[in-house]
Amino acid sequence: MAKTVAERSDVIPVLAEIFRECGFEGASLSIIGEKTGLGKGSLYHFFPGGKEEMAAAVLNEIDTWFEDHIYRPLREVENPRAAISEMCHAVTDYFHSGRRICLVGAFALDNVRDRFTDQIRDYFADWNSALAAALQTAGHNETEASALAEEAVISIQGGLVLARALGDPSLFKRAMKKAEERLLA
Amino acid sequence: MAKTVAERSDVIPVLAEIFRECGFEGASLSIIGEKTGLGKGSLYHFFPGGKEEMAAAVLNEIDTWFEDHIYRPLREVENPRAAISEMCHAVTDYFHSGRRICLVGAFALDNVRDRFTDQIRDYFADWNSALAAALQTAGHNETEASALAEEAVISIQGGLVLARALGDPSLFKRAMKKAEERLLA
DNA sequence: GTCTATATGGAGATAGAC
DNA sequence: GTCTATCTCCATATAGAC
Repeated sequence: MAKTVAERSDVIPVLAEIFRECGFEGASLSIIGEKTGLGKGSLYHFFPGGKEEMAAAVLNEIDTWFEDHIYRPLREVENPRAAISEMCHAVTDYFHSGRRICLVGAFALDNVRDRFTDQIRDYFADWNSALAAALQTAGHNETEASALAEEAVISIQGGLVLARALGDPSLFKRAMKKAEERLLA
Repeated sequence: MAKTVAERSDVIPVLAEIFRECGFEGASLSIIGEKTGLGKGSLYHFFPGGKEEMAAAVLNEIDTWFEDHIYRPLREVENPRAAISEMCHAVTDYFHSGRRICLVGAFALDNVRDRFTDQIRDYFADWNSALAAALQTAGHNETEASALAEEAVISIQGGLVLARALGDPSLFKRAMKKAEERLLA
């Protein structure tokens, strides 16, 4: 982070990594200051609402990224099977093959859940419904499609939990491969 | 909690619920004092190591419970299919049909992970291996057995994440049912 | 927009009377 | 074994100079 002049938009990805590594409570302003290279003055200039606003901004950025790279392609596609396959690879990359956790999932299990209920719920609801839409386009009926979509998102989240817990990223890759197989079966 | 005399052993389940609800950092000593009915003096009498010792004791108690109610029955059984089915129902009950989260999973995604790495890893490793043992006894080869076991534990954890995130416990029940089907297929 | 200095609160933890 | 009083520290947040 350059000491000279910063923009809000390039602070957010740094914040995202800090929250992923340290959690919401663990991400103290001094750590944030250190890793962004910004003093408290600048941080409160960009985020007058403090840490809560920082986390909300991060969740928003995540939502935008998933909307652009995951959800929309699933909804708007001519070839849904290719889109599903693309999703699996994009997700594997996004989570660094299991070395990076899902911040939204982590927040869901944390007590900060109550402060971000809507953003957390929407993230998973949108993922489920976009994937179900692609599966319906691919020929499944509504019931099958939503069951399959739910299962896949469950496997992704569970895979991230176990990969982190066991210190074994390869577990996440196996989970993604299996999820892809089931979605395309 | 009776104000009169407490025992360490009956404080621990209360602590477990507090950590589940509030997370490690969110569980302040004042909240703990309030919900256990004990002053800091008593708490430090039972847990000289403070919050860290409290959490370690909780993780130990969880480990013992799973060893007794889940892992051992899976390993020692004549009828592995019945044991697997029992596991699914015990797990559903334990997590209150999806209304209760898994503290170990939550810790795995939190920054406290680093303080409890071993206990977290063992919890999932033991679960995987006990379930895989039952599956081998039931006739699967080693590779299949460990893949199926891993998948099931993944679904349980993912199911808990999504159920909490979406505020929909029924999602967890569906995930458990599906996991059971796969294990017994 | 950035910094430093500071206010204020609550955290974890300890001491010692009962 | 329990309590209350107290200590220290670091958290978030603010103020105001540059």
